[in-house]
Amino acid sequence: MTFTFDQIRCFVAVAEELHFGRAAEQLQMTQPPLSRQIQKLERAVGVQLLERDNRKVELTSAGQAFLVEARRLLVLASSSLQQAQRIQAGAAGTARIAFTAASTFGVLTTILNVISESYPDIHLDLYEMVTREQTDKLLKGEIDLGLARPPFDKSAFASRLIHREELLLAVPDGHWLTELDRPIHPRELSAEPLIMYSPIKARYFYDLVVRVVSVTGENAVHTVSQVLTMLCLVAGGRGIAFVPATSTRIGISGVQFLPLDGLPPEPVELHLLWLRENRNPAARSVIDCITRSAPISS
Amino acid sequence: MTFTFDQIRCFVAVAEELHFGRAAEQLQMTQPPLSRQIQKLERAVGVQLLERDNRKVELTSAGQAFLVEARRLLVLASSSLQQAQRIQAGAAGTARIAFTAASTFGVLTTILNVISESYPDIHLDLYEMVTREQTDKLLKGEIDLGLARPPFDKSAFASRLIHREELLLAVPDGHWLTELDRPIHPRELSAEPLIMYSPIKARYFYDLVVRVVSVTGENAVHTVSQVLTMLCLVAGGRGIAFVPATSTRIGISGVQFLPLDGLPPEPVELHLLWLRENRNPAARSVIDCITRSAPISS
DNA sequence: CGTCATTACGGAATGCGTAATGATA
DNA sequence: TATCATTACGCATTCCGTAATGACG
Repeated sequence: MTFTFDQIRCFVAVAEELHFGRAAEQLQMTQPPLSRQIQKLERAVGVQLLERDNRKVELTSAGQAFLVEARRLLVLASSSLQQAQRIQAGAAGTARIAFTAASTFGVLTTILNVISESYPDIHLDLYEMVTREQTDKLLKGEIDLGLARPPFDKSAFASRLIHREELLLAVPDGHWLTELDRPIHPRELSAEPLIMYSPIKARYFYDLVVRVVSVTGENAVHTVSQVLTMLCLVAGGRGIAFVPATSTRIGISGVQFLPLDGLPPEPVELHLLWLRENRNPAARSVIDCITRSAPISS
Repeated sequence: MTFTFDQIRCFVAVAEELHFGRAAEQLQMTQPPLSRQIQKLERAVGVQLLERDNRKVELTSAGQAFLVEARRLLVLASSSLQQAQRIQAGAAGTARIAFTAASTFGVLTTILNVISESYPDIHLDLYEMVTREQTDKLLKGEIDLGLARPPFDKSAFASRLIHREELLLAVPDGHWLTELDRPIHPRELSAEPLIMYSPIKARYFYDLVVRVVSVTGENAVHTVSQVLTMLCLVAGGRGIAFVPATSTRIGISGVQFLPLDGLPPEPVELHLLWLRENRNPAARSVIDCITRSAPISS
């Protein structure tokens, strides 16, 4: 046997007033149906909850305990309802966001700050994965948002450019280029040992670099995919490298960053990526929020 | 707007099966009413919980969160019901029991052990008060049970004799009575300094003692109400005293206990006391349980 | 006789099941 | 055409409110 929320509301009212008349008034109903609801509740629970005669109403022991649970049921019911509404409205919930690598840390933390300020009840699940992996998981619905670099299938995904920055040249301390005290043109680097990006795992940077400097088997001394690795190799004197401006934040000692000449301004782009048909309201809120505050200065 | 338990059960079933047909089967109903219940629930919550077309059913973000709460509501409802039943059956709940003083500790702990073994889900609230206070609070319904000594109003209370014990004579170490090596008759004590019970606060023991020995202003050197105080005074050589046998457990050094002669056997009675009209099932269980195991050897 | 919980009864609303509909692959 | 959620409709049940009843001080 089972009881209803109406019965519980009736019981709580009677238990609080200890008077059917006043309880009925509070519930905006008449005594008879209230009386019946209590009877039904008692039959459903199989327990006498209220000891009553024509003069007084009081709770039985079981009634006292049940009152506590009844109140709990009511607040849980109402909070469940509100939570669902907040989630649908995009004011609460969870969005799963992926980011490429350490190089996006600056933007990512900014995003986290902006979101937690505008939507304190939205929780962001973070996943680190490369662009290709992001697009896969987006299509499978395993994540809601991606922070990735071009190229990606513009027809399948909606996107927003949220950050762009300069490409810099990372050289070891004391390198002769540091003494020029002016922007370096890629032409001047043809003889320098270059630490290069993997065309597979870091295709974006790979493309960016080969567009401005001719890479051959001779000058490319290493091929890596992570900016952090790259900086370590530069610091170790293994060569020079093209890195995004935010890399200066990483703080590897023994490396200097030099401006470049003859490149398009701020060529390094970061996009927010999502599936157009994504129905996670929290994700929509995140998109709106980031769009409002874009471009994001890392 | 409000939803019902039926709607919640329907929602949980559909959310688990992600298929209206199978969910309906599991719920022992046909699809159409199930469909309607889900619609009503969504209207009540004001939120789309299930994304469905004619080919697939899946949870929305709000639906996922609501599912968790829905399950919680169901278990809370069923546990509330069970708890109420257990309380009415006397298998769980709280009974408020009063006891007189340190002299009843032995019986009290035995009772606590017996109860917690037979009824692990019954909680006993303990209150220390003298017999008179117990009868007052029993009448006011502020406690359920009393552990007290006669006299009390036998017409107002139901009672059960649960323990009786000898009265002993407490004397300081080295007292000449200890050398007799036989039961002492109260007649032999007429010249001894006697530590006496308060006729107000410890009326039971007072009556018991004056029934066997003549107490005058001369031999009664102190008047106290607690057995513990009495033992301390005896140990300090202030006099001798009549004490219940369980006092030997208290372990005050410097005191010896001697058997008495010419008294009725085990004259010290302890009764369990309750209001006949008490309706606390836990208290009834305690009464039954104690009755079954009485008399209680402390 | 007044108070207050309960039963009696008529009308409205709700919910089920069967049958029909509609949309999709 | 097959599948599966939804709407249409008839019938039983539930529930409210008004009126009557019954118990107690």
